[in-house]
Amino acid sequence: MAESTTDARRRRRGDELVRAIHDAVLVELSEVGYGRATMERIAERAGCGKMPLYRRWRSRDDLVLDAVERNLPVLAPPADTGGVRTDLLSVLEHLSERVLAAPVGAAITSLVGEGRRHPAITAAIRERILEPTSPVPAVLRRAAERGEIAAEAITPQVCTVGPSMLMTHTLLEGAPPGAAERIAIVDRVLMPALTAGAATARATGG
Amino acid sequence: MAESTTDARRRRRGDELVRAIHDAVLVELSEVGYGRATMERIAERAGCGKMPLYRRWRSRDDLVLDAVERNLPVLAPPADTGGVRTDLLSVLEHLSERVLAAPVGAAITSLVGEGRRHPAITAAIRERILEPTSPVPAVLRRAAERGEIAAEAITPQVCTVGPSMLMTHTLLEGAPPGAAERIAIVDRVLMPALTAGAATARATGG
DNA sequence: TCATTAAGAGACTCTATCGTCTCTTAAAGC
DNA sequence: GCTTTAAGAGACGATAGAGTCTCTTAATGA
Repeated sequence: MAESTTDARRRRRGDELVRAIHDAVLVELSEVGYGRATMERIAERAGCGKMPLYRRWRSRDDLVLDAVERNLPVLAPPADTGGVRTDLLSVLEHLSERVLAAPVGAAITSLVGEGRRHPAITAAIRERILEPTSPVPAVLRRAAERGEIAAEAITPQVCTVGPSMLMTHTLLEGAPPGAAERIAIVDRVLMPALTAGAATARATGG
Repeated sequence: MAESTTDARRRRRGDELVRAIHDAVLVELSEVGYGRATMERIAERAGCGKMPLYRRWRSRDDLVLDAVERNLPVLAPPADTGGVRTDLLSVLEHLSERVLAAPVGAAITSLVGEGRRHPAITAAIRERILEPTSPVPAVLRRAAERGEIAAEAITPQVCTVGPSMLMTHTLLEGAPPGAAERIAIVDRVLMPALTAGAATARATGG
């Protein structure tokens, strides 16, 4: 592209350049998908040559994995809002608007179908968004300590169902769910599952 | 792969050839993903030249879409097992073992991240697996007619949560959930959501 | 200030795939 | 059996991207 103005020949290094490359990877992933992402376009998008890429990463896979991992936010347990319902809404809002709606979210939706070919990528998504280290079990444990729900109500299914529905909605509708949909998920699915412990035990047959 | 019968230079036409090509597309999708699928390899896998492909489909996208649509099973409402719980288990079993675990399921998981680039593909998946035309609302309506659940308990969230969890499990774990996991989904998530209508109404403030 | 490092740019060779085209000959229809 | 259609095979030039390499020079640090 045309070397535009005065500081057009500014030359970045180190972390600044790495961040620009990571950002370029996320954009490339969301625009053309994992399968079609190329080193050449990533370099062009980052405004650098191909050498800085090959110097730092052995392959496209390494680069993509690194870019996604560095951009996956670590989800700290959210502020205690005083009740499990509002805690859960807060978690789902954060996941929808700060993760899935962010550039890294578009990248994730492009990568999530590559599981069988690139287990490391989906492992990172799984461990950092859906696994027990996620914020959902954290707010549920807090609620159990308060006596708001029964500790036995905290099952893997209840922990994953929220993020799962956000992910599916994002994949199939093209965007994460809005506030109304998140409220419906909490009130019609999560809260019943958390408060129907006794009935569930009966249905399961003990 | 050597064609089955003695005559290796057997030459297929029409529907038989189309089916072989469609099958090759599904295998190609599951092995290299949508972005990397090529006409050349599809032709090779189908054991034919490239001309039959270009003669029938304008582009790779047309071919892929056609192959997926023709292989997406139409999900008829399952046999009435007499109770909503077993009906739901039957539906989830069918989705897991006849759809997601089949070749078309591997193709679907490879395509589901292409939503923003190829809306027609995810639209087909959405409409034929997750939408209200799916078997879940059918068994729920049947249960409501029997008086087993309240009609108001049939919400979009309750209808989609089952398939959503199957899909997420398949994407992140590499295979659809087994029987134990499906039972847990029904007993810990679906049944509570269906039987906690009154509590839900209170929580929603409606 | 000066030496060292590595960025920006892009040339280069290879390979994969594209979409078109041709040739021969099975398969299907009359 | 003869004609028509299209399948199997693969050649073809064009293009895109891979990964390596070179050249110049901006940024950095002693």
